[in-house]
Amino acid sequence: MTKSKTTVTMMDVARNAGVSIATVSRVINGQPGVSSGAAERVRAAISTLGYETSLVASSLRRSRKNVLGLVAHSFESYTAEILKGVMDALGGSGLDLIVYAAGDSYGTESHGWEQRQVTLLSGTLADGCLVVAPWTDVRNRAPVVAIDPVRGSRMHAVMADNFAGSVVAVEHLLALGHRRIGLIGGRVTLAAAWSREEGYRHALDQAGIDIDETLIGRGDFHPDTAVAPANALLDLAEPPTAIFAASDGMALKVLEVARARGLDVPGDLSIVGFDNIPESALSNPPLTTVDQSVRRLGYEAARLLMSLVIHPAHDIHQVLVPTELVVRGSTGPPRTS
Amino acid sequence: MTKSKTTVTMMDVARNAGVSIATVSRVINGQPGVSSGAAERVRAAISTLGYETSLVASSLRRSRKNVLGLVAHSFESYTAEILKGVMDALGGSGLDLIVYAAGDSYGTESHGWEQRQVTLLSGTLADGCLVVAPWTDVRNRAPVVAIDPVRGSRMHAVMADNFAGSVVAVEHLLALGHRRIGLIGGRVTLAAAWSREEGYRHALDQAGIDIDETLIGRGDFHPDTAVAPANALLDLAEPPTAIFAASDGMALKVLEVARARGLDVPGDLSIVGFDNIPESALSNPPLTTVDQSVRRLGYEAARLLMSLVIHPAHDIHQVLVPTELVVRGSTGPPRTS
DNA sequence: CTGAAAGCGCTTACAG
DNA sequence: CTGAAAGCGCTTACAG
Repeated sequence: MTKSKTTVTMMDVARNAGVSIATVSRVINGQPGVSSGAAERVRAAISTLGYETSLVASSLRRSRKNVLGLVAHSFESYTAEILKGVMDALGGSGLDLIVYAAGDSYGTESHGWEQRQVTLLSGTLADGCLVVAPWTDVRNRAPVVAIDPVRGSRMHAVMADNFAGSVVAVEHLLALGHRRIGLIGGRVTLAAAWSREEGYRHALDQAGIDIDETLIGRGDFHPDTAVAPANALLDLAEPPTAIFAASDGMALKVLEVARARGLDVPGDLSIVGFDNIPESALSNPPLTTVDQSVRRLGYEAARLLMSLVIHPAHDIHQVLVPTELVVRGSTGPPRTS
Repeated sequence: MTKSKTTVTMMDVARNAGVSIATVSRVINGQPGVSSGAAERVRAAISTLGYETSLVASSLRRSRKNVLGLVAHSFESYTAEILKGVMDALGGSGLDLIVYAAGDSYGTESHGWEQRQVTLLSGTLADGCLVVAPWTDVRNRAPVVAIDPVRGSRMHAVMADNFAGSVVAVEHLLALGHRRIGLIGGRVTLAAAWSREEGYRHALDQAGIDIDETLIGRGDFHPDTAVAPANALLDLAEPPTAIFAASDGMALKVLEVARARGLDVPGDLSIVGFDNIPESALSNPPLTTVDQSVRRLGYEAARLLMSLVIHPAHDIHQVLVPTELVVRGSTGPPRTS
C-alpha cells in the first residue's frame, strides 16, 4: 500500500499475481492458453484486490461488446413495459442492456435527438440499439431496431399488427348489430394511428357500409384530446351507436364524456379502445379493447436486434406482433329503435 | 474517401479542419484558447463529417463524466416511478443518466450483484450511482445513494418516512373508534417494513392500547403473501375491526379476502394500505392508504447524489421523504356492538 | 492561440 | 504457455 492509487487496475492484479497484464486479460475473458497455476494466482489476486474490470476500457478496445443499447424519450408506462419485455429477451443471453437518458428535457423533442443518442451508444458502448417510438428514422453503422416506427419507416422495426386489431374491433361492433360506428383516431404521422384508421375503414368497407366522414374524429392518443371529438360525435343529429377510439386513454375519456351526458354504456353507446392498458379492466363498465402486448413488443424487438447483431442484414426486417380483441362490458347490441 | 474507416474520429475532423486534435477537443468541450477562425473550421468539419464524440473514449480520460448511473433489479412499476423522478431531477442539469441492466436473470438475486453493477458504472462511466432497493449495503469510491436501503444501512440513502406514515394511519383508525387493529407487516429485513411496524406499535402504545401479538401477521409486501395472514386474523375468535397492511398490494388482497368472506368494507372491516399505488384509487371501495411518492423518492435521491458528486461527504446523508394519509372509502367507524 | 506527446485501462496480434 | 508492445479515441498538462 505504498502507492495510493484511485483504482485497482489490471496492472495491479498482474503485479500481485506475478504475471503480465496479457495473462490477466486472458483469464478474465476465459481465453485458452493459460496454465492452471497462473490462472489460479490471477483469480486469487483479483479477489484479494477486489478488482473489477473497466467497462469503458474494454469497450474501447473490443469490437463486440455484448451490450445492447436502448433510447427512449421518457420512462412513462409504455417505455417501462417495453423495458420489461427487453429484459425478458436478454435473460440468460449473456447480453446486457444499457439505457442512456439525456438529462436535458427539451433536447428530447428535437429532431436529431434519437440519432445523437443512438450514435453515442452504438459507436462505443453497444453492439446495436433499440429506439422507442422515434420521431424519425435513425441510421447507424451498428444495427438499430425501432419499436413503433414512423409511418413509412424504412428501418428494422417491430410494431403491433394495428390494422388487424382494428378490423377485429370494428367487426365485433358490426356483429353486435352496430351500423353507425364513430372513430376517434390518433396522430396520423404515426404508423400505428394510420393503420388503426385503415383497419376501421377496411372493416366497414367489407361490410358494405359507406364511410361517413362526419363520424371520424381525431385526437393524438392522449386522453384529453378525445373530449372534443367525442362531444362532436355525440352532438350529431344522428349520433353513432358505437365509438371506436384508437387508444384506451382516449376510450376511457369517451366513457367519461358519455356518462357526463347521461348516456348508458353500453345501452346507449358501445365503446371500444385499443392497447389494453391496466386501467381498462378497472373502469366501469370495464372496457372492451384490443390487446397489444407492449411487453411483447419489447421482447420481439430485442430478439430481432440480437439476431441482427450476429447476422447483419441489408434488407429491412419489420415484424408485426399479433393483437387480440378483449371483449368486456363496454360493448353490447345497439338499442333497437 | 481513400481510406475506408469504420468510424469518424477526432483525427478525421482535425485533418479536415487543418488543425490538431487538441484543438478539436477544445472546441468540442467549449474550452477557451481557440481562435474563432479555427473554431469555425472545426465546427464545419464536424458537421460535414457527421462526427460524434466517443462517450467511451472521453470517459476513459476524463475524471468528471457528467453522467449518473442507476442500478435496479427490475423495471417493474416501482422502479419505473423512480426513473421518472430521477429524470425530473436531471432535467436541465447537464447531467445524463445511464442505466445498466444485466441480462442474466439469476445473477440479480445474488448478493454481490449490486456491488458489481455499481463498480461497473462508477469506476468508468458515471460520477456516482443510485441503487434501488439493494439487498445489502454497497460501497464505492464514487458516491452511491440507495433508495429504500436495508435496515440499519450506513449508506447515503433516501427513503419514505415510513414510521410517521404508519403512525398517522393507525391514529386515523383509532380516531374512528377502532381498538382491535390488525397488522400485516412486510419482510422485516427491509428498513421500510420495519419502520412501518414500529409506527403501528408506537401509535397503539401512545393510545394506551396493549399490543396483542396475535393481531400481527406478516407477508413480504407481495399481494399473495397477505392472503394467509388475513384469513388467520379474520378467523380469530375476536377478529380485528380494522386491518393495516404494510403495502397497498397486500391491502387490496385483504379487501378481496374480506369480500370473499362476505364482509362489508368498511362496515365490518376497515382496511388501510401503504404506498398509494394507482390501483388503490380504483378499488371498490377505494382504499385509504398512506401516500409515499415513489417518484419523489427518485427525485430526492438524484438531487442528493448530484450534491455528493460536487461535494463529497464523509458523513452519511439519509433523507426521509414525508408521507401523507389519503383517506378514501375503505375506512369507517367500527360497528357499534 | 496551437500542437506534440503522454496516458486513461484494456485487448490482441506477434514473437518467443 | 507467456509477455512486450501497439493502439482503441480521447483529454490535458507542457512547451512553444
